Formats: sequence, structure tokens, C-alpha cells
Amino acid sequence: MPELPEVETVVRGLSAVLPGREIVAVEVLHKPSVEGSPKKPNCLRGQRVLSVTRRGKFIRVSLASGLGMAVHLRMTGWLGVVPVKEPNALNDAYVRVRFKLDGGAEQLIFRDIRTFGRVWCGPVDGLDKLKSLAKLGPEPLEISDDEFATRLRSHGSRLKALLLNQEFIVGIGNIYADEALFGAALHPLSVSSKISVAKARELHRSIQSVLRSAIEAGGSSIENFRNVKGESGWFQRELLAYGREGEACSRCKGVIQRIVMGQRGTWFCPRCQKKK
DNA sequence: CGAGTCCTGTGT
DNA sequence: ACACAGGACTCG
Repeated sequence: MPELPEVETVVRGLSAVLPGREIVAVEVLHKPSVEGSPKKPNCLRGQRVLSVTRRGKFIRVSLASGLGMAVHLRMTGWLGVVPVKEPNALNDAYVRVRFKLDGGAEQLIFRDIRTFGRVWCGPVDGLDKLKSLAKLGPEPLEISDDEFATRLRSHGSRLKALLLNQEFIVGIGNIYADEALFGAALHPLSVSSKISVAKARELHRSIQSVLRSAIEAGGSSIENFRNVKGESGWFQRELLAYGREGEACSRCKGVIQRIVMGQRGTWFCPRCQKKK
């Protein structure tokens, strides 16, 4: 579920509370949620958190002694800090891993309804070599319009498929792909090699604009997404295409249409997003 | 490329 | 009962 803005929201939230804290105990409640070497994240016990960073949709927690963990929330994962004693709506049967923190009053929990999410534990440099993490493409908020345009036009894929491909560019998922294409008035099925340089640059600006606005809004909470305190984001109210089938286009007299591509719902305005 | 897979929940 | 859900891998 979470894309770059949601993951960034989680990383910022954790960065405010985790660095300096020590993990005093790790409890794995659902074994498949944890991967990597060593498979038992008990190696993280007694380690102080140095930093929490984001790479694409991965969250990396660096600990003292060169150890750390990488977390991918996939569709329904959640990382947050909750009290050990008081009841909390997000501290329920879907908690897959618990990290008790020093002081004994709080714990970091990894909650995941559908169990697609993963936690990898081990040496930090080993985590960076994780197959999917090592192959990631550039960060959309860091590369230039020109660099993006060149990369885009060198592929012959449909635009939406390319935006969802984490080796092409990281962090964009189903919501922000549709929103970015809508913003640049590009058809999701247009072939990337046929896009003009000017239009490709415009798409990159649209991507950056929607990602930045969504980060400002604390992400989009359609169903499950919550920040580390359990609060919703509000960017779902700003969405112009995603999930708006049958509604009036906000730019022209068209009506938002839903199609399926690559098993994913895809929303766009067939009137102002013409195929190239 | 598309289709199937991993899961559990929600809405029609 | 069936479609669908912020992801990503593997298979033809």
C-alpha cells in the first residue's frame, strides 16, 4: 500500500523518536515476515539506533556495530511506536514483529494484515546487497528532468508500467503513477519512446509535484495507511484520477475512466490524456 | 507483455 | 460468491 510519500512519512516519524534508543528484545510472531541473515533478528538486541532512512519504498534502520534492518511494507505493513501497557488499536493480532525499546514503556511494532511485508536483519552493507534493494533505480526527487527524460525515452514500455518499475525509478506505485500521468496529461498506455523530450520533462515535474504535495499531506490513507503515531494522511482527498471512475475530470469536460492494466486498476481521463 | 502467486479483509 | 486492494516476484 505505501508508496514513496507514505514511506517517507513513516521514516520521518521514526527519525524523530528512534535514534538513540536501544532495542532490548525482539519477538517474532510470524516467522515468514522476517528474512535475511541471520534469520533471527535477536542479533539486534542491545543495539542502539543510529538512523532511519528511506531508499525507494524500503525503510532502513541503522544500528551501532554495523548491524541494521531493512523493512518493506508492501501492501498493508505498518511500523510504529506504541506503549507496552496501554491498549492500542494497532497493537493487535496482526502484529508480526515486536521490538522492545529501552525504558520498557514503548515498543516498535511491525504490523501487517496481508503478510506481504518483510523485515530483513543483518549487517548494513549486507542489506544494501539485497537483490531488490541493490537493483533500485534513481530517486525521482533527486534526478533532473533531463536525466529522467533521457531514461524514459530510451525504453519502449507503456508509461504506467515504466513508472511502476522500481528499476526504472523508485517509489512510485499505483496511486502516484496515475496522478503523475494525469498531471502531465499523458495516457497510461502511451509508449515511452514516442514521448517528446518536453513532454517527458513535464512528466518528471508532475511526478515531483505530486510526490512533494503528498509528503506534505502525510501521505494518502485510502484504507490502511497510518503514520507512526497511527494517524491518517489526507492526500487521498487531493487525488484527481485514482479511484475517481465516473467522476468529472477536473481539467476538461471528460469523465474519469477505469481500465485494468497488468492486473492493476488504472484511472485516467480519456479526453485530455490522449494516447501517443 | 500477461497471468498467477503470496495473504487477509472489505464491499457488492 | 466474486471482485478488488498503496507491491513485487516468478513463470511462460
